Amino acid sequence: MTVWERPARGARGPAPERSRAEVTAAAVALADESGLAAVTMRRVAGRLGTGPASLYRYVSSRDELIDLMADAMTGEIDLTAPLGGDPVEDLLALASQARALHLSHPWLLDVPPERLRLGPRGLDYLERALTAMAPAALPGHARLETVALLSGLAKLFARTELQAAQTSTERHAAQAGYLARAAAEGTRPLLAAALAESAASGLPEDLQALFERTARRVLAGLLTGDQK
Amino acid sequence: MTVWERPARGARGPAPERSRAEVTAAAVALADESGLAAVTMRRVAGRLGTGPASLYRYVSSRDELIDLMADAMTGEIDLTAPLGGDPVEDLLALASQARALHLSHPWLLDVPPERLRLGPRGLDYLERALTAMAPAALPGHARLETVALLSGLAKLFARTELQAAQTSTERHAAQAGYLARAAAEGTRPLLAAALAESAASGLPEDLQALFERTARRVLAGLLTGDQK
DNA sequence: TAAAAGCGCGAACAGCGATCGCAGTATCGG
DNA sequence: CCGATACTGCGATCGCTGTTCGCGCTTTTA
Repeated sequence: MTVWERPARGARGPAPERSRAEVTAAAVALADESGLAAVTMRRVAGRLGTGPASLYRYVSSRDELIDLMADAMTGEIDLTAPLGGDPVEDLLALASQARALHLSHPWLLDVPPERLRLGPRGLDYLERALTAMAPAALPGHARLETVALLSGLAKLFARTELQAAQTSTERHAAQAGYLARAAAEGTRPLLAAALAESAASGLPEDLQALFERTARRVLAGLLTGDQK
Repeated sequence: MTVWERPARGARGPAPERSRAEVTAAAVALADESGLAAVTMRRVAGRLGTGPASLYRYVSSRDELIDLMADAMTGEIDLTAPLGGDPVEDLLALASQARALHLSHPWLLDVPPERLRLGPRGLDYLERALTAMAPAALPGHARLETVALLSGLAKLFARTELQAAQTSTERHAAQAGYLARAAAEGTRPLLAAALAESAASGLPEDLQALFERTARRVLAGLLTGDQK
């Protein structure tokens, strides 16, 4: 049984001293401060002033806690703004919010996407995307795939953006060094050229704008072509 | 210093009893059989008939071992076939291979893509993609982003395909049940419709074909439009 | 009012990645 | 040719992880 259907508390015993929301909030705070790896049962419990074992009254595993965290973040996306009617633009607005969400909570990128982990807020997000897509003539599965693709795109851009932004950790510096040395080696001339050109132009433009332009093109391609 | 530049063995002492390639092969075999989580230092060592501590002579951390594994798999991609000259088709051929690779080694999807982890074979792959893209008129950073996007697309399709294929684990069944119940609830009508339609049509078509069609459209959109 | 169920949580377990230090061995500098 | 040096294999061990068990207590049910 999933967290979403399991009742928050039993009918019999004393009232729980905390709530799932509180536990989730503590975990999210921890992740915002120190990354997803810092979200250990012990640390979350410590922040709540209790022992690790107590958390298992609220959550059946760490994975489930992460599900709660992710769904809580999805809930931060605004689904109330009126739709314009153009599927491309409406979907783009949604995807931009998703990208912004990942930028402000980078640990979301570390949540393994393995088996789909949709909670109620995730489903609302999905429904909203389907609503925006309603005017387009597409088979059902294509609609779902479009949403998945768009989410992937938002994550991808958020990831590259965060990579560029972060002042280099130990590891990152080593990797960059190797990349530079490998490019300068002579083989792989096109890679060297692309890196050089990329470095020369710096961060040439607004990344949000770049994301929007790319997403618009991708969406246009996906929504217009009925077949072929 | 990265694995790729660190010498495989010191100049002084006795010859190592194993090689990086052997260690990597053992780890890959383990991952193929039982998933990435089964790749623990102890288990890899066990398979090699040695102790966990010995592995650290070949690899400085588990993460590094995973880097080796991923790059070894990338090396399985054939980069020797002649290019046709059409960037879209040539890139598509490359991406199809990447997708197939993820299908035959599903644990690749569990490798966290966090900080870029390109080894020599990964760089060769990248160079090949840039070669295929050479005819297109694009700024350097756009070329790199296109490759990243294409890789993400291949992973995305591989993931959904594997999800559909796997006979439900405990967790997967629970999730599916919740999804069905949440859709049947009345709110979220479009989600219900999309799921129903999707279930009705089963797996309607060749997923490879679907991937190719989608990738072609995305690539066409990315490579042709110079600006706007 | 007795039974049943739920709660908080101290203690403990198995498994993990990684480190330390030592005995043995191959190479280098003189 | 011979220390000195640097490297290898690896048993023992550390600190940390997610998770379980069981007990005392509290609340609800019958």
